[in-house]
Amino acid sequence: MDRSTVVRRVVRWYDQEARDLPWRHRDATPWMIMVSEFMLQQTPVERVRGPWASWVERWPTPTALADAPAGEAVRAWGRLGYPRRALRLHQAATAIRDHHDGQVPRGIDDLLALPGVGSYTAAAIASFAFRQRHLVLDTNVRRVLSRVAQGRAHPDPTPTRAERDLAVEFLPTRPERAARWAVASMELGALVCTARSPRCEACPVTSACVWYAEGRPAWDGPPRRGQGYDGTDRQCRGALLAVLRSSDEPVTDADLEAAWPEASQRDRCLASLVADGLVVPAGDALWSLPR
DNA sequence: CAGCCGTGGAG
DNA sequence: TCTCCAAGGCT
Repeated sequence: MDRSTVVRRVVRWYDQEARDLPWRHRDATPWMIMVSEFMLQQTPVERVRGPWASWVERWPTPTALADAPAGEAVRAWGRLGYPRRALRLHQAATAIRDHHDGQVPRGIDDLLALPGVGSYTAAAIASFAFRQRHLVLDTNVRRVLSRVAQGRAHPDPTPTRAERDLAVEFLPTRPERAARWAVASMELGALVCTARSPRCEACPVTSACVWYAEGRPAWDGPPRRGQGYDGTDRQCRGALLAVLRSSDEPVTDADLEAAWPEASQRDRCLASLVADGLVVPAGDALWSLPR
């Protein structure tokens, strides 16, 4: 089975099985799509729905967000995780307001220059919002291709040149078709060709899948790095920032001590939050979200 | 560039 | 319970 057949089958599958996600609606603006892409970085779809709806209602344009205090963006981020994304989204909105006439830029290089926009997110915005032809290589697409074309259960930790070359072979020539393939292959990875328990019986391309043909061999590459969380600085930062988010006024050192008793780690994490711009000093032993 | 950066749900 | 991992980006 050739690549164009794989593309055709996956796109047809998508037309029937795609989830109804608000940022995919016809009236979704590039900004709404951009917000969804920031929130979806390392965060599951079902957890993004609610915050996304609130966010785009409150800040329907990049300028609306840019005109708000950065701390409000951090507060509205809630418990989505990786709150630096909220800050970068605010910074990106500011850049769009100041340098792009308030409109999300169409050019891939302009997109890449925005804070928090890397190769994946730039390609995703250009593809989903502006229907351009780009390689949208997220973890889902990488897994689909590693199985279908390489017979491997998982892709390597970071994309290689060879992997990109392979992915380009699947990318249709016509931009609209390429955009459909991008979203469809991502959806297949999210719903069927999943990391944990793939549903091969529901897959439209098992007959083209090397991994399936070889009996779904287990991952034999380098051990996948676990993350760990308890007691880490990430947990500490999260606990401190949660205190900040829950208060409309500056919080005290005592408030932070209550949230994380261990002093040296608390101090280190508070300093890192300040360095990141997520927290700012607000007077003697007082701390607040940024203005 | 390997390590870091949150959080919560599923198996 | 514990492990895995979810539309990455940055340094």
